[in-house]
Amino acid sequence: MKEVKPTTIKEIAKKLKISPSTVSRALNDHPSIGLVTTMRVKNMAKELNYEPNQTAIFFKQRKTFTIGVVLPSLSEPFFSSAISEIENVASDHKYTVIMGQSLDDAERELHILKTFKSHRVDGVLMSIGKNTRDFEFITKLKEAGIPIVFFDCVPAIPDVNKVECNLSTGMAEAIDAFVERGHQKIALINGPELLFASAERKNAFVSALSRNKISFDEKYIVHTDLTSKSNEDAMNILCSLADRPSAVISFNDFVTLDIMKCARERGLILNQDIHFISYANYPLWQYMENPPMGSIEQFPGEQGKKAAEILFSILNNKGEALPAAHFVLKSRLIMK
Amino acid sequence: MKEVKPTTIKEIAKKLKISPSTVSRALNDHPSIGLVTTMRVKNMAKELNYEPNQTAIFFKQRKTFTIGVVLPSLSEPFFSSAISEIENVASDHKYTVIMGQSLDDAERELHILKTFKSHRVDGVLMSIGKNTRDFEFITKLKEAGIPIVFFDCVPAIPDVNKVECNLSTGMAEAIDAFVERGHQKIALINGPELLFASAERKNAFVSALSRNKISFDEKYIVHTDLTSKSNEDAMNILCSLADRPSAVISFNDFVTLDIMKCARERGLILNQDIHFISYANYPLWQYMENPPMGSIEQFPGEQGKKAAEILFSILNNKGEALPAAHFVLKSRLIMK
DNA sequence: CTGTTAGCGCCTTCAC
DNA sequence: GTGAAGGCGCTAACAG
Repeated sequence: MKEVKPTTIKEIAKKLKISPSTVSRALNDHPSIGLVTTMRVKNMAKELNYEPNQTAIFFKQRKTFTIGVVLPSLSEPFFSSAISEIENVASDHKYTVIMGQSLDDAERELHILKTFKSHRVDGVLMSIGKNTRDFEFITKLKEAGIPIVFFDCVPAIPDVNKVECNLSTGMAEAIDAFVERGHQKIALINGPELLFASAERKNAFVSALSRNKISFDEKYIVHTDLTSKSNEDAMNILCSLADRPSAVISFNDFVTLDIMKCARERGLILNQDIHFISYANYPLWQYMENPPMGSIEQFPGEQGKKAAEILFSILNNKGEALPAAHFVLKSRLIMK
Repeated sequence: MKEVKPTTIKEIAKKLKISPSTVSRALNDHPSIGLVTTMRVKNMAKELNYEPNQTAIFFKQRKTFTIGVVLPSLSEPFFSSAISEIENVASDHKYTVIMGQSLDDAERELHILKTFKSHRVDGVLMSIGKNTRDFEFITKLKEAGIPIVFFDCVPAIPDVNKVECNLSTGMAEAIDAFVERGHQKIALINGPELLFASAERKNAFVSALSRNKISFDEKYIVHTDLTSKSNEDAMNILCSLADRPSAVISFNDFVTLDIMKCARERGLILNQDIHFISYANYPLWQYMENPPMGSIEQFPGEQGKKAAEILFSILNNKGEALPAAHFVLKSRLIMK
C-alpha cells in the first residue's frame, strides 16, 4: 500500500497558479478574496482531498482546540458519565478531548498535567484525586495561560473555577424522608475521617437531625475505609447496638451494596427491618429487586457539562479575565 | 496575573552562548555532545523551567505520540473499562489518548476519524457503531499511513487488524451449564435480526444445542430491538408458550434486567421457575440478591488492552508492514 | 564535538 | 484582490 502524502496548500496553489497565501485566505473565507477564486480554491481542495495539517496550524496559532481532562478513573461510571458529557460539549465547540486518569496518584496527576501543558492544550478540566495535597500546579497553569476548571472533587482554595455538588441538600432531604416515615434512629456510615467529603456529610447529617429535633447520638456515626471488609464491620457495629438504627445513610453506593448484603445475611428484611439511602455513584438501583429507599444524586454528567461550559466561556473570552466561577449544584434525594 | 511565555531552546542557547542545535541535541542526549555541555544545558533548562513545545515537535517530526480512540459511547461501563485499559497502555508507551464517541452515528464516526486524521494521530483504535456500513475510511487511513486496530465491534472485512471476542465459546458453556442442571427447554432472546452479533449468537446457540442432542425448536428464539418494551414483549411471548422455557439466554444484561423484572411480575420465582444467563455488558450482578445464574463475559478491558498492544507493536515496527493481526478472545461463562 | 543553514505547513504582515 | 517574504520552535542535514 503506497502511502499518499497529504496535500498541502502549496500544491493547491501550484495547480491553480496562484500564491499559497491566497489559497490559505480562500480556505479561511477571508473577505478580501474574490468569490470566484475562493470557489476555485475550495473545489480544487476537495478534488485533491486536502485536509489541513492541524499540527502546523496548532504550532502557528499557538492554539490547539484541544482540552485536557484529568480524572481519578475512567472506568467508574460516575466519571465516565461526566466525560461523556464533556466530550459532547467539546465536540459542539469543535474541540477535541485528551484525557488522563490519575488513579488517585498525585504524581501521576502532575505528570498528566505536564503532558497536557507541553501539548499546549487550551484548557483543562479536572477532578482531583484523593491524595492531592499540593496545588502549586494551579499557579503554573495560570502562568502558562491555561485556564482550569475543577469539578466534583475540587480543591478548597479561593479564586479557582469550580463546579461542585452541595452534599448537604441531599442529606437534608434524606433525613426528612426518613423522619416522615417515622424513623428516629438514623445512622450514618461515613467515609474515612480525614476526607473532606466525610466532614461535609457529617455536618449535614448533624444539622439535618437537629432541624428535625432529633438529638444527635455519636454512636450512630461509624466510619469505613471503603473496603468491603470495613463496610461490613461498620454495619456489624450498628447492628449490634442495643438500639439498632432502622435507617442508614451511607457514604456511597458501594458501601450500601456491601451493607445491604450484610443486613440480609444477618436475617434482616430489607426495606422493612432496615432502610437505606446512599450517595449515588453507581447507577444500578433501578434494576434491583430490593433497592434502597432512595439515593442522593450528585449529577456527575451535569457537573462535567457545566464545567466544560464554564471552560469554553473562558476560552471564548480570552483577554478579559473573568472572575473565578464557582457553581454549586444541589445534591438531591431521588426516591426509588 | 502576568502570563509567562514559555522558554524556548533559543533562549537557553543565548544564555549559554552556544547554538540552538547544540541545546537541542543536548536535551535529547545526543551522543556526540560533550558531557559537560549536556549538563550545562540541562541545568539551564531546569533553571529556566524549559518545557519543550510539543506542538512544534509534532509538526517537525510528523509524529504526535497521540492515538485516537473511537467508541460508540463513553458512558457505558463496557466501553469505559476498555478505554481505561487503553489509557493505561498508552500511558506506558508515553502516548496520549484523544477520544470521540460516535453514539452509533455513522456520520459522526467519520467526522471523528477525519478530525483524528488532521490531528495527525499516530494510530487509531476503534469499536464501530451499529450503523456503520461503509468501510472506505479504512483505505483512507491506510493511505495516510495511520494504522487502525478494531476491537469488540469489528468490521467483517479481511486484512484489518482486529481484536474480538468469540461469542460461541461462552454460549456453548452456557448451554452446557443449563443442560447439566437438567434444563431442556432453553430459549434465546436475541437482538435485531440483521445484526451480525445476533447471527453469531444464533449459530452458536443452535450448534451448542445439537451438540447436547437437544432438538432445536424455532419458537424458542425470539427477537428484541433492545428497547425495554420490546424486551418485555419478547419475554411475554416465551412465557405464553405452552412449553414455557425454563432457561433463557439473552442478548445482553440490559435485556436480562428487563426480562427478569417481567418474569417477577408474572409471578415466576427467579432462579427456580426460570433461569437466566446473558452476555455481559453491565457489571452489576455481583451485587444482586437474585442474580442470573451466570453471565457470558466478553472482557472489554482485555480487548482494549490487546488492541492497544497490537497498535503499539505496529507503531514500533514502522517500515516493515506486519500482516494483519486478528486476535480472538474466548467469551466465557462466569457463574454467580 | 559544535555551529550554520534550511525547512516542516501554515498564516500574516507588508507591499503592490 | 493578490503576491512575496518571514517566522512560529524545533531538528537534521551539512559543514567544519
